[in-house]
Amino acid sequence: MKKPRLRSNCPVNFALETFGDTWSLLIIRDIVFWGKKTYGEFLDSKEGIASNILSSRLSHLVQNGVLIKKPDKNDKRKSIYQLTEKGLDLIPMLLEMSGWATRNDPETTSPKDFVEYIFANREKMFKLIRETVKTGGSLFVGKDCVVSKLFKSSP
Amino acid sequence: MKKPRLRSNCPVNFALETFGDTWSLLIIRDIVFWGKKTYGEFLDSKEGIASNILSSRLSHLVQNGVLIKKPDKNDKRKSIYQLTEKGLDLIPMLLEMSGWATRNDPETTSPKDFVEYIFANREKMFKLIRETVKTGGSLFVGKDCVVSKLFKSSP
DNA sequence: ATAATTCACTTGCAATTTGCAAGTGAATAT
DNA sequence: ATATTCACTTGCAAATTGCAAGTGAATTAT
Repeated sequence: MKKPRLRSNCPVNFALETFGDTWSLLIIRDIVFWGKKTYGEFLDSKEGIASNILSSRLSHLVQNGVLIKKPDKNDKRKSIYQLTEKGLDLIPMLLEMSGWATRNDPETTSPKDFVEYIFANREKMFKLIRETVKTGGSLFVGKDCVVSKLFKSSP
Repeated sequence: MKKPRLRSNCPVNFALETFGDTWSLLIIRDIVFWGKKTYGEFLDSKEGIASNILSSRLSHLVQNGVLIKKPDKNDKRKSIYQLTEKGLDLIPMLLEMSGWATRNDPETTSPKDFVEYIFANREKMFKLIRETVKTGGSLFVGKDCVVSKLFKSSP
């Protein structure tokens, strides 16, 4: 999916060359929204990415500094993929994209009220989401996910 | 570039199916940043899109309600492509993408200070950019472009 | 201890998509 | 009238994608 030559130094083009294929943003979505971390979890995505394509996209994202790959302490067969700072910086764009689609796709499965809540409290929420993902959490899944933090009452 | 079947109803996937190929966002960038409007102008982009691909991307964007195509009053050979409301709604995402790349691409040609100025005055600037593009202007080019409005002194 | 399973990939190949080069026909300029 | 411009289309080669079937190391089950 990547061109050997650099097409231009335009920022939009740089972004497209880094993650502008059909699958990379879905991988990043799986991390941010669903807390996925391993090859097998990404392979399971609803959209059905092929295993060879997943492999090539993951290594491209690692090579471009969006993801880091670390060995899993508990299972030596696995690796953990996480967003770098550069990758975490993509969250606002990913959320804008999701916001746009949530507003414009009549068939969306996206929780409209929650999305609008996020944008209504943009600064605070974006920060919370970034910190959550940075420490291994996600927007929707897991004990310490953003949704839990917001809506579950404190002990 | 579009798949016949819908891969999922996830908002990120919806966005990717609408404009997630290698060229669509460059077309939208050419409109927002550089005020391009016609087939020939898009064909001229620095990245060198092939004429058949441009043709297919333009019709896909029109079909998906991101662009409208109108006849040029002065030259019947030409058509004018413009962003619809749905297309104008993409500006925040495009700007986040540009911001990310401007901060992360060491070789960027993007004006860093101006980009940061935009984000420092986000609400006001996004509104100004949207209104400017909506009325046929652009960020950088043309008498009434955003840059002129900001930095040229009033008469 | 051995065997079966899981996991993260890789390989081979067919099908789709892309990209180049060369048209085409209508509208405008000379 | 003729040439040129404009927005495409067509034909084909090259690259990319996607499916199905491996592969080998690590883990689990027996």
